[in-house]
Amino acid sequence: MEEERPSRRERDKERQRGEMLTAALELFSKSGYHGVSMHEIAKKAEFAIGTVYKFFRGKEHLYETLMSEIAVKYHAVLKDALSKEEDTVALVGEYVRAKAGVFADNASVLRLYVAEARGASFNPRAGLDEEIGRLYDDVLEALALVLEKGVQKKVLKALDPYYMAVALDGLTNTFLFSWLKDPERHPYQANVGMITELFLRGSLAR
Amino acid sequence: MEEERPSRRERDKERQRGEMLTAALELFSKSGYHGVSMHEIAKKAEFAIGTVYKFFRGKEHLYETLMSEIAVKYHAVLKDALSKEEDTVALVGEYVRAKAGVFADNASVLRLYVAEARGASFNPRAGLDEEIGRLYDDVLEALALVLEKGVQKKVLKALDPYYMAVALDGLTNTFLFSWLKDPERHPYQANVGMITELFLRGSLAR
Amino acid sequence: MEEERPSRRERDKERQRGEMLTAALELFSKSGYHGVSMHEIAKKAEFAIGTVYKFFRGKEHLYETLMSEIAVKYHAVLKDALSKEEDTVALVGEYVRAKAGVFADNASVLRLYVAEARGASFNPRAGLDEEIGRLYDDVLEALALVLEKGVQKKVLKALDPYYMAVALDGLTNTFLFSWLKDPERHPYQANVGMITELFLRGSLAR
Amino acid sequence: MEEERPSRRERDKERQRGEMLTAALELFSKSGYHGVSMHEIAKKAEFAIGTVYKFFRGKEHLYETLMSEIAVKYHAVLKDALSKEEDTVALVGEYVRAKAGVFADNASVLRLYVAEARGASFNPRAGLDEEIGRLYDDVLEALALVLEKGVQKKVLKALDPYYMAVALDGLTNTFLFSWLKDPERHPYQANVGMITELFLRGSLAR
DNA sequence: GATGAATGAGTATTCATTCAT
DNA sequence: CATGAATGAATACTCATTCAT
Repeated sequence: MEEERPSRRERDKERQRGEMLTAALELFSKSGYHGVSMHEIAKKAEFAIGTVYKFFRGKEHLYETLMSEIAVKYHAVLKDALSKEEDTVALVGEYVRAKAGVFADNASVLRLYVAEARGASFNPRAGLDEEIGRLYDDVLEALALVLEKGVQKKVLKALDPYYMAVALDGLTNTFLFSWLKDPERHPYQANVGMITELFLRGSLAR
Repeated sequence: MEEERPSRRERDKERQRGEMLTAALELFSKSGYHGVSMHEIAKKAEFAIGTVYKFFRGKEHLYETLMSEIAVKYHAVLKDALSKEEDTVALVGEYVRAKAGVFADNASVLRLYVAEARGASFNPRAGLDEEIGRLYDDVLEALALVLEKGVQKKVLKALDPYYMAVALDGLTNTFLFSWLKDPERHPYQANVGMITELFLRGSLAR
Repeated sequence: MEEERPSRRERDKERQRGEMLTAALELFSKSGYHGVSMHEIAKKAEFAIGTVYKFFRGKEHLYETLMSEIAVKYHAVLKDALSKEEDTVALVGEYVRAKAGVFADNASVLRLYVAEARGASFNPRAGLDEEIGRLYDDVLEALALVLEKGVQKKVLKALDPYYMAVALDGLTNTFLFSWLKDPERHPYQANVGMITELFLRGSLAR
Repeated sequence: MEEERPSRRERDKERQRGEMLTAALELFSKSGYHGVSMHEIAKKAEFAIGTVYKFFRGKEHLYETLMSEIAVKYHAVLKDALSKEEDTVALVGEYVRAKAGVFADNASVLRLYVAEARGASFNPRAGLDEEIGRLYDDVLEALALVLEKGVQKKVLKALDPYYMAVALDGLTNTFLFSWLKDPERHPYQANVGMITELFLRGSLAR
């Protein structure tokens, strides 16, 4: 009972913050960092401009917060997928499916996000790339570890596991973006199938 | 005589246009679309700002022109590589090497370019994506055609050639970006090797 | 008992008001009217911003109140000095010393204050000048009266006493500001000595 | 003939700059630094806001320029007055009259200026004070030099010439401000007379 | 009655674009 | 026909003030 009051305020604040981030996300993913003004964000979130500044130090901070939160969620999901107790091949499947799930859920965001992770960005602030880059690499390394075990178990070829991880990551990005861009031409099932098939077996007959 | 004068003027104009585009390219790839002002471009190109506007309708138009020209060059190189008279596996190698060449030559631009092609952009004008997308797809289809012949010749597995093309493209992008980002950690040879190895043979032992 | 409650509240209120004014004074004299925000004042005084607005109609009002109170104190001291029962020359000394005391005590404020009195200000509200001006003039007139008596007693020359008062006031301001600005170069004793010497005897040899 | 064209442009520019400074001066002296917006200045000067920024780096720079130019003019006049070949008493008269002239011409500015020189200011930028302070002191020292010669010639009492200069400066400021504030009550002649009378002869009868 | 979250008008500054010379 | 001076819309951010709790 006594506990509820502060909790309520906290929750209110959290909800407001969330509404702002949601509005910002929507606008940023449609028009990019420079294509959106703080007034637009405030208006879309239905707050006064000053209120937005109570929650975020500035446009940059708002943007960074957004990207950071997405990165954290994204990587939690993937790390989780990779930490299951399964054999190498199944784990690759888990990874691909988890990533597909993230893509499906966050479609609009991901362009923003991958752009950041890739550095193909207009960097509002350099530091951002780094943090996201670290998280991205962390998943890559977790993936590499999984693949390394596969190599040790002789399930996979004796290739550098980190490179294999990079390759798998690239393949999933490529296919999943294709899927998001044109779901008719690149249906989900076909994509996920292709990724694993190509990654694991390659293209060569034999 | 009569013919020369216009021709000379034409050539002068062309040269000026080129100087502007070169200046713009340099600036855009360093600072991104929004990080560069028309005045900076004019200054770097050593023209008056008004002159720049004689050649390009505006900043957007200048930017689009730039991206478009790059896309055209980029694809010419790749199409050329794919049109050689060689066997499938060698052509895959040609493609990968040609792309690596383009990456090496244009390092700074490519972030801009791939960002555009991928749509991870701040779209100054929607139309741009489309044109570049068409060119990009055109290469992909040429690549798919090469792979299809490989399938017919039973050199490659009976997988959808377009998907294989997408995969190969994704793999090259991924590895070549890694290489550009951190050439020490991801040396060229290792990358090119991995791309073909993984694409053709896959990761599975056996 | 009955009487005490309101009295207590009154006193509480008075204390709070004082704390606000003290905080405001400190901040204003350091950073000037525009360099201080109401939030800063509230924070320094350890009240909620709303509470400050219960006591003062707004920033202007708070500022005016502050200046007004200082002016009242300032003039009380000077009037007091001038009301002593001494001869003219001694009273001039009293005046100079009293003013020096005020300067020493309020150093930081006085820039604010004299700026106001002189009108060299950014007038948050015009009315302020007037009130302070009246108080200032009141002292000047009291001083003039003292000097007038000196004229009558033939201790002073037959010059307009009001002008002499203005002159004395100007001299004290000038010297005391010099002193405040650079106490090493313009030590107190030298200053006070110079003021009386120059005012009373002039510069001319003979 | 050939020389005129650039000269014309130069003059145009100079005129525009002057119009901006004039507008700014008028507004600043009425409402103070913080009471005036760049838009107001632009509007009053009948230029677009951007044009103002072509001439001045920003509000601060505009303000500083203004103050600096005034200070330079002001001091030129006074130094000039003090450099005449006359006897000490006449030079004191020159100084007072020159200063009165400056006050009369620049009435509106001087509040701003003296406020700056005195430090009773809201310092947009600290450096400003210093430059103006230096110029101010320079005049004071020139005046002190004049007075020192008077001392050597035994025309003046053996008091510290710098202090005498400070006193004379203070007296002129005081009286001339009084005059500006209320010319009826403090007519020019009476003021100028009082300054010299009091400064030179003092108040004491005999 | 105190609080401080929310408000939104106001400000300095930038920069794409135009057009008189 | 090139020029670059002039333009002014747009933008991030601040802060005095209000009012629901």
